[in-house]
Amino acid sequence: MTSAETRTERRRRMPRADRERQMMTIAEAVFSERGYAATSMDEIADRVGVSKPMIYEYFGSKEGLLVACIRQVRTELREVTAQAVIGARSPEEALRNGLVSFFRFTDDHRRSWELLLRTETAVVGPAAVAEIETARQEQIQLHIALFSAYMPNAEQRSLEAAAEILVGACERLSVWYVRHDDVTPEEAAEHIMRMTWFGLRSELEHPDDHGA
Amino acid sequence: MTSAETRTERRRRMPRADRERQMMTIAEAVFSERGYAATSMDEIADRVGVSKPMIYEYFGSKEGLLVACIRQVRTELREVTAQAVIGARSPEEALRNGLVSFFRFTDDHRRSWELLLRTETAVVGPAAVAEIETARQEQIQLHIALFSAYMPNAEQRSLEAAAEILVGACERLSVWYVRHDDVTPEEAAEHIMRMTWFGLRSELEHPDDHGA
DNA sequence: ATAGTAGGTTACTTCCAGTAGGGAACGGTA
DNA sequence: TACCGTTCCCTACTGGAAGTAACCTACTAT
Repeated sequence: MTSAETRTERRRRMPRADRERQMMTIAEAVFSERGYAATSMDEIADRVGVSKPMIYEYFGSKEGLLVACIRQVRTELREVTAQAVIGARSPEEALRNGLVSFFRFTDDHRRSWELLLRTETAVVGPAAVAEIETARQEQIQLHIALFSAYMPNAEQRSLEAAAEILVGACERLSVWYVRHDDVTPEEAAEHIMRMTWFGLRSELEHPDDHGA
Repeated sequence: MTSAETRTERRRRMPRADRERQMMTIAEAVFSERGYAATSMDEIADRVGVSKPMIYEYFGSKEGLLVACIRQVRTELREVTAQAVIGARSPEEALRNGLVSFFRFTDDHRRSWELLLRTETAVVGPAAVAEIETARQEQIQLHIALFSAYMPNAEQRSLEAAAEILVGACERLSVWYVRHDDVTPEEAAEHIMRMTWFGLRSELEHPDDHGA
């Protein structure tokens, strides 16, 4: 088992597209488990079973790799939420459907979602920040489209502010949500609805006004 | 001007407390202008006019320096907002006062605030993340205390969720806010009030119900 | 004047992102 | 089958920045 070993253990060549997917999967896992800063490219290369320059060949830089991971999550999230709101019969229903699908998404893709949540802006450089900001903007645009369909008289600025608030609320509640295993996506969505749709005022005035 | 130079240009010794403040001030500026990751300790040392080991002597690590900066902002913010809500005569007033003071704070300490906003979690390591999370928790506790005073029958979990939502909303709206120079703190606070106090529903039903 | 301490420095080590400069397997063509 | 270009892949390096060891110097109190 001297030379046979090296020959049989030889790592297989792989088409670029496959290798890229594999790299992204592993990178996502390692980044979100150990943290971006604490992860070295050598480690990812090791786990992939390939040498470091390959990753640079395909993704250009460490940040490039991160951006690719984020972009994938972002795209999925956009499609899921956009799907969820179509066909709703009222603004309330549209909002609730969107929220439920959002929290379901964070459940189903917990690891990817944490990567996105935890990958904020200071350390990574402009590209990754921009990528996350794009994810938010996509959600914001979705909300604005939603709101303006039902509130055609509202000022543009108010719509923007409302959308930003909603996105911030979701982002933050999702952090709380992943810490509470016994909360369902529907319940999480309901918390947001109570606050942003019915308003805190209604809690004081008639604590059981809204459904469930 | 051979030896005279080195003698007269000699940098002054400074008591530790003063030097620490100076280092933090400069670090805060450099971090927030160039970004944490892109800033080298040598550069900060240069600007301070001191050698790198001094910073390590006082703050232990690059992250330690960052944490010190964040902690200061956090403390100020806590005091400002806590002050703002005392003496309010209704929950609505308390909430609005807190919000206005928050947005005023982001105006007055724009650079520090951006550092805190932009210093999220991926790259920096656990200590800095914890520090920022503490800042959020302080605001969350303040909100919970506020809510529970007026809504004694609500479930603890709902209070928590409401507080998280509010903090997320503020955090996100502050990003939007710093991009819009012509928005006042009062207007920003009002956007949050509309959403979280009156609720979106009220915008649809009677678009001009609430004040201004 | 002098010993002790607080404030300060130079010159290093280590670690990691990123790169130069190849090599080997595969597909097509003759 | 032998050739050739392309795609996939490697070893071995460079450079820069975090962090440290070891030493120095100005001030302070007695």
